[in-house]
This record gives sequence, C-alpha cells and structure tokens, in this order.
Amino acid sequence: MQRKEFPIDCSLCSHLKDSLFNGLQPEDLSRINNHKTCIQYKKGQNIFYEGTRPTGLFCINGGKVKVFKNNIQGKEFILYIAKPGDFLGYRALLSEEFYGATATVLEDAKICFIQKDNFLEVLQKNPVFMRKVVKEVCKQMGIMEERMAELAHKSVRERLAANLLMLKESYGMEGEDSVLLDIALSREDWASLVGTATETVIRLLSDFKADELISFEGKKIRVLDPKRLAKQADLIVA
Amino acid sequence: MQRKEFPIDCSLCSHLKDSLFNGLQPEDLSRINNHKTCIQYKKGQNIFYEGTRPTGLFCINGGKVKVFKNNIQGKEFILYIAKPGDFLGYRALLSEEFYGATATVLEDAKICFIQKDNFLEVLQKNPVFMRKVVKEVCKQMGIMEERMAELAHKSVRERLAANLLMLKESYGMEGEDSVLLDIALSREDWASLVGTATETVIRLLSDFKADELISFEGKKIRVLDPKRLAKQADLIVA
DNA sequence: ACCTAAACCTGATAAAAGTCATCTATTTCG
DNA sequence: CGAAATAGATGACTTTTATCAGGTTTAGGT
Repeated sequence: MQRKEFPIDCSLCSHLKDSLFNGLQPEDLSRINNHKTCIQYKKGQNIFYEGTRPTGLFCINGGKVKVFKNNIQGKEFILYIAKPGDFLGYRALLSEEFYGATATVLEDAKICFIQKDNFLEVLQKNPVFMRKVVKEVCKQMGIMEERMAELAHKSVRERLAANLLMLKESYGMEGEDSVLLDIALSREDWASLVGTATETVIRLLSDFKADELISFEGKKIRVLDPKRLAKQADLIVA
Repeated sequence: MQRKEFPIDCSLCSHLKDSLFNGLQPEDLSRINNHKTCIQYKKGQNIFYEGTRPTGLFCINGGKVKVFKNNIQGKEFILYIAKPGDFLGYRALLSEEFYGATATVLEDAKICFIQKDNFLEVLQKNPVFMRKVVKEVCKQMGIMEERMAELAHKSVRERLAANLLMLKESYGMEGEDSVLLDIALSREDWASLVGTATETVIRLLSDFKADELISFEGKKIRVLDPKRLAKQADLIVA
C-alpha cells in the first residue's frame, strides 16, 4: 500500500470552481494550499474508516469515492458517491464525532488532505466561507431527507430508476439520443446504493435493459430513455 | 383558526438551557427576544408547508410537532418529532430553499417565530453561535445517515423496535422498572415514522405487547423491557 | 347522551423482495 | 497462459410486508 504523493496548487486546481473553496481569499486559499498533502489512491483503498476520529478534511482532485455504512451483517449502504471538487469527511469533523461511515476509492483517485486546524481556522475567520459551508451542509441534508422518504415508501424498482437518474445528473455524458453514466459500479455497489440485494438489482437492470430504458456498455450504463425511466421512478400510478 | 399570542421572555424561557440560543450574548438574545412572535397552536394545525418559502425560524416553547414529507399517494414519512427547545425550519432557511417538509402540531404547542433577518444577522455576527449551529446541523445529519442505513437494511420489526427505543431517549419518563413514552402518537403516525403500513404497525405493536416488551397506557406506550427490545432492533441474528 | 367520524384491529390474499443454490462469464494474478 | 477468484446471471423457494375488506372501539362535536 504505497502512498504516492503528487504536487498540485489549489489556486490552479481545475476543480476549484466546483469546490466550496471557490471564492476564498487568496491568503486563505494559500494557507490551505501550504498545509495540505495530496496522495494518489488505487481502486479499493480506504480513505477513512467508520468509528475513527477525523483529523482533517479530504478534497477530491480526481477519481471517485464511495462513502458507506456497514450493517452488522457487513452489508453496505452507500450514503454518497463523491467526485472531483467534493469535500469528504467534513460532516464528522464539524460535528466533532467519529466518522459515521467508511470511504473507499471506486476509481483511482487523487485526494488532498487538509489538517483539521488549518481548515477550522480558515472557517472561523471567514464568515462568508462559513456561511457557504452551512448552506452546502443544509442542502445536502435536504437531499438526504428526500432520499430517506424514498427509501421508506418507494419500491426497489422505483428506487433503482431514481438512482439511475440521480447518477445521470452527476456523471452523465451526453451522447446523441442517450446519456452514458461515466461511473463504473458493480452490481453489488448498485445494490448498496439502492438498498436492496444484489440479485434484485441484477434482475431489475435486466428488466430495464429488456424494456430498452438502458443499455450496458462495459461496466457502465447508458440511459436510453430518461423520460420513461422517470415514470418508473416516480410511482406515477395513473 | 385563531392565532392566540402569548407573552414570554427568551431569557426567562425554561427551555433556553436545552436550546441552541443558550450561551448567546445578552444583547443578541434580547434582539431575538424583541423581534419574535409567540403563538399557541392546537393539535392538527400546520406550522409550515412543504414547497413554501421560509420567512424565519420557529422555536418550540411547548408541545410537540412532527415534520414530515408527503409522497405522491399522500403517505407521510416523519423526518423528525420536535419538542420544546428545538428549532424548526432552519434547514431550508440556511440552504435558502423552499421547505422540503410540512410541520404539524401533534400536541398543543407554543411556538415562537423569529424573523429570518434577525436570526441571520445574529448568526453572522456571532461566530461561536454559528459554529454551534453548524455542529448541530452536522450532528443531525449523522443521525439521519444512521436512520437511512436502517431504513435500507432493517426489517419493519427491527425499525419499529429501534424507533421505540429512540423515542424512549427523547420522551422517556422513568418509572420503576419501566419507562413511559410521554408522547401520544396514532398508529398511523407510528407507521409514518417507521416507514410502513398502519396495519403492519398495529400487528407488530400487538406482538411486542404479547411478548411483554411494551404495554399500552391510553395513547401512550410503556417500554417494559428495553434490553429485549434492543435485541429486536439490532438484528442480532445469532 | 348520541351520532358520526376517526382510529384501531383482524383475517385473507397477493405482491414484492430476500435467500439459497448453481452456473457462466470475466478478471486477476502468479 | 492457465488457475483461481470474483462478478454476473438465473431459477426455485420463502419470508416479509402491503393491500383489501371487513369488523369494533374510541373520541369529538352538538
């Protein structure tokens, strides 16, 4: 498990514009920049573990990461899939708790780590940044509330369709007449995301494929008919 | 629908010590105090509606309130049950979105309303208070993540047991050898909380009663055997 | 107190989804 | 390259839970 560092300057980071650090004063950004460590991770490596104490903030520069909880039987439930520009691990950092979930690399990643103190100090002395962080956290919470209600009332089929559309928003690459989800998830990961068994996901994805709602492209999925997929998701009983 | 106001001074409020306003500078607290309106609500009245724009913050002085989302078929899912000292509606206020849920009074309530501007200004000029709010929001988020994973992987029986224990923490009144849940929820509300059908809740509660895990006391539930209930909740397959 | 509506309960049935077993395809790695 | 491990797929079966339909009890309003 080698830790390969790579050099990068926050102010030149191509994901700065998508990040919460966007708009930070140059002096604050350089403070962040000067106190960070950037490491390359391979698929399958863990960034942090549920039950451990956060010591800083992770900022994704490249690759994809899943954040999940394990239940007693070891079944995963995926809370988020993070992409470049996203912060990782700030929830537990700000609530001063242990990590509530584990983060594992889905696709080879470059991730910068900012020491807790540096991040918190920049946060404290910069009310505008603080306000942005609060806004983002509350927005995320709204998304979670939505997802929770779905989990409570929608069928697995509906949830799978909803998740396909959700990933289309974040990872969709527009083709002509269809959208490729630029993220390689195993059937097991799909099951962890939707909250169901792997076999059920396999069956439902085949159904969707048979109905020409999606097609498979290697490990990736192409969304052929978002509208009909939305109908599957929305429980439009009609 | 009469709006009956009642007079109260924040600094003398018996729930101040449980509230996020606790520790606020006297001048800030008095600013909040001077710009609030306190109203009495009857059971069944709504505080705010999903899809509308927040104009301020609600602070519960007495009674209980459920915050829920409605799905397309009109089935409710209860996100929180708020009690005196709790803030209501701050999530949407801080994320600058419309309300994502509806709030309805479960037990006659006294609720203070603080105009958005006043709250936000006190928040902005008071980094310590801001930090407390962030901490609380992130803590809530952790709770939601936990609940979401439960929803994804636990059976209805387990979730009902878990919710009984959860409400025991917030509303439990210790008796000798048992704990009364001091909150009157209808079977339908229990179903909305657990994420299941009303009939299923009825059956499972009867089961739990037959197993002498709980007993009924009017509309309230007495927890007789928290330990065995925890076993029901925890999915200790063994 | 009485009437009505709502809440609560029970049983029968059906649908959804989980589990288990097995088999095939695809990676991975020595 | 070939063996082994992992991922994907499919069928049979079981369990869980929702739904529907019918009851009874309780609560609220006049």
